This record gives sequence, C-alpha cells and structure tokens, in this order.
Amino acid sequence: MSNADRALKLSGPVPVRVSSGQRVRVPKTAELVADALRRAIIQGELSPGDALPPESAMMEQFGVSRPTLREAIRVLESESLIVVRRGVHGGARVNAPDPKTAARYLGLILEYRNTNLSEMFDLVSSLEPPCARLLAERQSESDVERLREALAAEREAGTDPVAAAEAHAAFHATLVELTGNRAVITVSETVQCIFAEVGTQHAAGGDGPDFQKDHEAHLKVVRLIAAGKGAEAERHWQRHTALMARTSAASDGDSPLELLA
Amino acid sequence: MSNADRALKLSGPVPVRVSSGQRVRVPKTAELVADALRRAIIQGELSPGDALPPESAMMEQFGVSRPTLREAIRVLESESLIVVRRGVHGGARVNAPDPKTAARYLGLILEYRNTNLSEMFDLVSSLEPPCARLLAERQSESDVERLREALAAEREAGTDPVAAAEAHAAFHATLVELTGNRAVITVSETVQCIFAEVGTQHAAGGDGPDFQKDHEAHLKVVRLIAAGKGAEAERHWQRHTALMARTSAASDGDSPLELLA
DNA sequence: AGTTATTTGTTCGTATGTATG
DNA sequence: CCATACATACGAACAAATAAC
Repeated sequence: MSNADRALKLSGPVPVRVSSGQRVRVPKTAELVADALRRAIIQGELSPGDALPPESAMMEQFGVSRPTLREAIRVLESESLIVVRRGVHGGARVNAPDPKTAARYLGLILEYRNTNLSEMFDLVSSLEPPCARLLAERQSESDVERLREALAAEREAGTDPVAAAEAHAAFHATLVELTGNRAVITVSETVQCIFAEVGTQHAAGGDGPDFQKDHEAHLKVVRLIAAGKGAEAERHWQRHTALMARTSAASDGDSPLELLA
Repeated sequence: MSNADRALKLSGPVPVRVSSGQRVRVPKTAELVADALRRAIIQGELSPGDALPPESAMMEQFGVSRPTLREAIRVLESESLIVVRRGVHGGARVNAPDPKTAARYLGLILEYRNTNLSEMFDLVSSLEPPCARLLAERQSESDVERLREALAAEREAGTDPVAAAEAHAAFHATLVELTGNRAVITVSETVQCIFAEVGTQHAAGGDGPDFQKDHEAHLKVVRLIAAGKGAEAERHWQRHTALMARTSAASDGDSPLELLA
C-alpha cells in the first residue's frame, strides 16, 4: 500500500508531487494520523476522559502499522492531549488542552531568546491594567463580589509566605478572569504557568515584607472598580504591577529563564 | 536492557518507583530521547542548520532501537525543532524555535475555548499601548527613525490592499520590537502568527477604506513618541487599537477561531 | 494474595522510496 | 542512468505493566 493510498484514508486530498521541480513537503503518515486525532479532540468529538480505541483498532481504522501509529500517539502525548497507561484497561485517554502545554512551547522560545524575569513581569504589567479598567467601566456587582472574596482569602492567608503568595496570585488571576476575554485569560494563565515553573518564590512578586502593602493595593483597586473609575483603576494597577516588576529586578530579575535545567 | 538502565544513559537520575502506592508517571524511553535532543537545541549546543547524526548513530548513542528513536524524532519534528529530509545527504536538521510553533499550541487552546477574533484584538489592545508609552518615555532618536521608516513603507505601499495591510502590520510589529522586551515581543509575534493563520484579511484590521485614517493614527503616535509624551502616546494607541477591535467585531469578530479546519 | 488476560513498551529484521552524486 | 546512503514503513515477536478475577 502506497503512502498516497494511506493519506486518502486519513484526510482526503492526496499529497501529490507537483511536476515542476518545486520542493514539496511530503506529510509523513504518522503526522497525518496525529493531525486526525488532534482535530477530533480539539473540535470536541472526543471529550476529556474519553478513551481512544486500543492500538490494534486504530491500526486497522487508519490502515497503518503499529510503529507508525505509535509515532502519532507519542506526538499527541508530548502535547498533553492524551495520556497513555499500560495494563488491562489501559490505553490512551483524552486530556483537556490546558495552558501548561502552551507554556512549555512559549517558554522554550523565551529561553532560547534569553528572556529574563523582568521582561516577564513587564508583560504582566501590560496585560492586567486594561482588565482593571474594563471591570471598572462595566461596574458589575457580581464582579466586585468575586474580587472581595479574593481579598478575604488574602486576609485569611495571613503572613504565611506560601499561602499569602498563593492568595496574591489568585487575586491577580481573578481580576483577569472576570473580564471574560478568553484570549487575555489564556495568555495570562500561560504566563503564570511559566512563573510557576521558574519557581514559586517569584510568582507572587512580593516575597518579602510587603504583603501588607500589596493587600492595600488590591483593596484600592477593588474600591476604584466598584466606584466605576476606569482610568484611575487602570493607572493604579499599572503602578502596582510595575512595582512588582521593579522588586523582582532588584533581586534576580536579570537572570535569563532556565526552564529545561 | 531495562528502561531504568536506558534512562541512566540519557538523563542521569533513574525514574524509580516509590514503594508507597503512589502513582508514578514513568517516562517512556522515546520521551527521554526527545528531551535530551530538545535540550541540546534550546541551550544552543546545536545551532540552526546543524545536522543531527544519522539514525544509526543516534541509535547507538542513546542505546535505543530504531522505532523508539523515530518516535522521539517525530515529536521534535512536530515541534518544528527539526526538519527531516530523505535521501543521501538527508537526515534531521535543526530549526530555530520560532513563534509559529508556540502559536500552534496557543491557538489550539484558544480554539478549544471558542475564542473569537474580537477577543484577540482586545489582547493586542492590551499589549501595544504600553509599548508606545515606553518608547515615548525613552525618547530615543534611533527609535523614532525606525518608526519613520515604517511610516515611509506605509506611504510606499499606497492603496494596494495586500501591500498596505502588510505595511500596517509591520508598523505595529516595529512599535513592539523597539521596546526590546523579549517577552512582550514573543507574545505579540505569537498573536500575529495566529492572525496570519486565520486569514490575512483580518491581520491588518483595516481592510476597508480607512487605510488613510490608520496611517494618520500611526503618524500621530510617532509624533507623540518623538515629543516624549508617554501618557498621550499610550492613550492614543489604546484608542487606535480599540478601534481596530471594534471594526473587526462589526464584520465577523464573533465567529470563533477555526485553525484546524 | 496470586494468577491471568489484556494492553502498551521495545526490539529486530526486512522491504521500499527518495534524493544526491 | 545507475549506485549509494538515508529515511520511511511494515510485520512479527518478546517484555513489562496493570487491573480484574
């Protein structure tokens, strides 16, 4: 059976070589299989938790050999779209795509480009202030309620370094999530994943004696949002996040990311 | 040869199963090989264009069989870290990690979450205004010169739709690049890659009769940057990008991304 | 608690296609 | 046009892990 025959079974149009001498990227069989499975997962035909057919069934379905199928399986596994377990009721199960995967690849490029922590904080300082403004302009009561809950969680965390850092990060995440903008939310989550990778000590930005000061800044932004003062909320949050960036730069913000170490 | 023995050859610490009943994710051999090669590429030991050893050599080097090695190769190829060619002087060659790869995975999640174009434009509207402010505060002569070159390119593109759209996008890219913040630059490039995927007709945002208006907005931001008026430059650029977002929403900004179609 | 059946993990051998020289 | 070197793909086999019985 030729490669072209197999491609027909997988994605319809056969990758034909053009007669002119032009270079043609011939899709490998395993890639076609991986693409077909990935598409089924992303478009919701397969839901998280669903089991893929056993290897033998997929071999027949796609008309490929086991090594070829396994190459495709390994690709999807590297993308965290599936997890594979051995044993009797094992096999491949679908995973929901989550920002941690995107973070891995974005982090790869950032590390390759010698990006440092300060630049990452500046990125946060770009993303979050417009969120504060949007919430203030919308002036929704339920938004304010959610933010006040996050504030309460901060107070409850008290001075325990790790709990306070978590609550601090959760407040920032809430501020972004409430906007409902899935693009901004996803990028923000991705960035936070990278922070989590590089070490929790920087994730909160204020791993010092200024938890109290941070909490006051959070209180203030909620006050401004509740009052509908968009421009002021944005400006205030811009200053707050910029301060976090400077604080990090003072410690070791100039050292490049090392995610693969 | 056991899996643990092979792991030793690859990454040192052996993935030992803990005695307690806890679930342990046992790394597969192909993953370990892929990790080792990926690390060598990202950390610069292998430069773009370099050829990896032939399969037979790598099989011996890592102590794995051909199918296992090929699983690893396929993973790296799916990440665009290498390209594999057949034939006499074929083999795997190293590719520089570029934002297009991150865009694929970020786009996957965005599509899964039913993100639409409007939300993407709002993201741009978060990222770029702080760049304008930073450039104005820095007030560098060479920055202004580069921006004026981008403006000249826009004038040169004239009214040709595709050339004008390209020049328009290039101006935005220049504005971001000049800041020198690698994190913001990389995320911005990633977002632009997604726009390019979804279709060039939206990439510029102004695929209508308002190229002239856009150009005037670009002129103004350069004027404000040259004058060192940071706050005004940021506000102006915020309005400009927000206008692009609204223009897109008016056409088909509400339709979710379809990157795998 | 041990056995067993099922499923994946890994390997070997072999045949084919492709591009270079 | 042929020969060579390399990746591509297949099939069969054994090993290891896991859950059910």
